Amino acid sequence: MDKSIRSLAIERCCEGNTSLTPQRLLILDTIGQQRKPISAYHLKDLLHGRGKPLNIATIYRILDFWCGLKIIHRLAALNKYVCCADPQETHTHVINCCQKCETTYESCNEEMGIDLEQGPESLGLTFDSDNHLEIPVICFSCS
Amino acid sequence: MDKSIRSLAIERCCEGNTSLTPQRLLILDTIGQQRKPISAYHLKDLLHGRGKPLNIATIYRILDFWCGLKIIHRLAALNKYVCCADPQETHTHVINCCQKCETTYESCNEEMGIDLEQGPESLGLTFDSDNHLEIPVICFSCS
DNA sequence: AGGTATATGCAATATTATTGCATTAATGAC
DNA sequence: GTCATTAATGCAATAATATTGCATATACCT
Repeated sequence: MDKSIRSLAIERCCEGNTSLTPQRLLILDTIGQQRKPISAYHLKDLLHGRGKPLNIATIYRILDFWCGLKIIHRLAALNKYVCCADPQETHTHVINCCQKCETTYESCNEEMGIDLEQGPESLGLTFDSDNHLEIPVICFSCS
Repeated sequence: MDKSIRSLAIERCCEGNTSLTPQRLLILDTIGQQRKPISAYHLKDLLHGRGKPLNIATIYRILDFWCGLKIIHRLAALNKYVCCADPQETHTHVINCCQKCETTYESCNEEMGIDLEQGPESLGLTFDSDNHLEIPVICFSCS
């Protein structure tokens, strides 16, 4: 896994006065090794196979923990989890998810030229910047 | 429920040579009566309470059926279902979902000034137009 | 070291969704 | 109309995803 996300994870833990426990690091590293988003139960099986059997409740709690720190993302469309590609990005994280192979390509609204302020505003709504945006795409390999 | 969506639903059934059965209409009408997206099991309870006990497998099949015809939408972020606000819209359906009250406000990419072609394209991706877009918002009543 | 807060384990359970097969209803040919 | 075929629904079991309460263990602070 990218060294920077690991150190950033550590930083965020310190800032929040929360612990960077072995299990939390294990989950983070394991997700980081994946090439695609992974489900909580698949993660459980994977860890079990590696001799690190974590309880499913613990796994969900740790997934929530990293999601709260914006170190990983939970993809609603898949019920799966993936590392944030750029945790230091301050714009809205945009996760393009291939509908065929489930590979994700993360960017941000600004880079993608997507205006998330005006659109909702014209309807009397406010974009909720606590969240990321998921866009269904077909990737180059699959098209 | 809006009369137009009902008649459009009938049209789409005819076009696809599929049946507009009493149960399918019942589900459609019931979802149409809701002010917010509803879950499959909540729908089941609701119908049971009204003396129309449908089996959960049937409910899921019918939900899939209407989703396939783009008469209703399945919201990934909520695991709930809502009627399409404008089944005749040919652009990408955009569902703004309030993160506090779950009320949805449907529009389309064009009306909202959201370019879904160029952004993904700049990353070598293609927007998958079979899908809708879900945008997390805070609505006027909740902000 | 001891006390407090936090994290994890465990078991049970809730929620969401799917599958195979039996039965019933709709459709088309005659 | 009746029969044959196809499509839809019911039913039961089960899979997949997620949460909760409480007990135990670990981390952190003094």
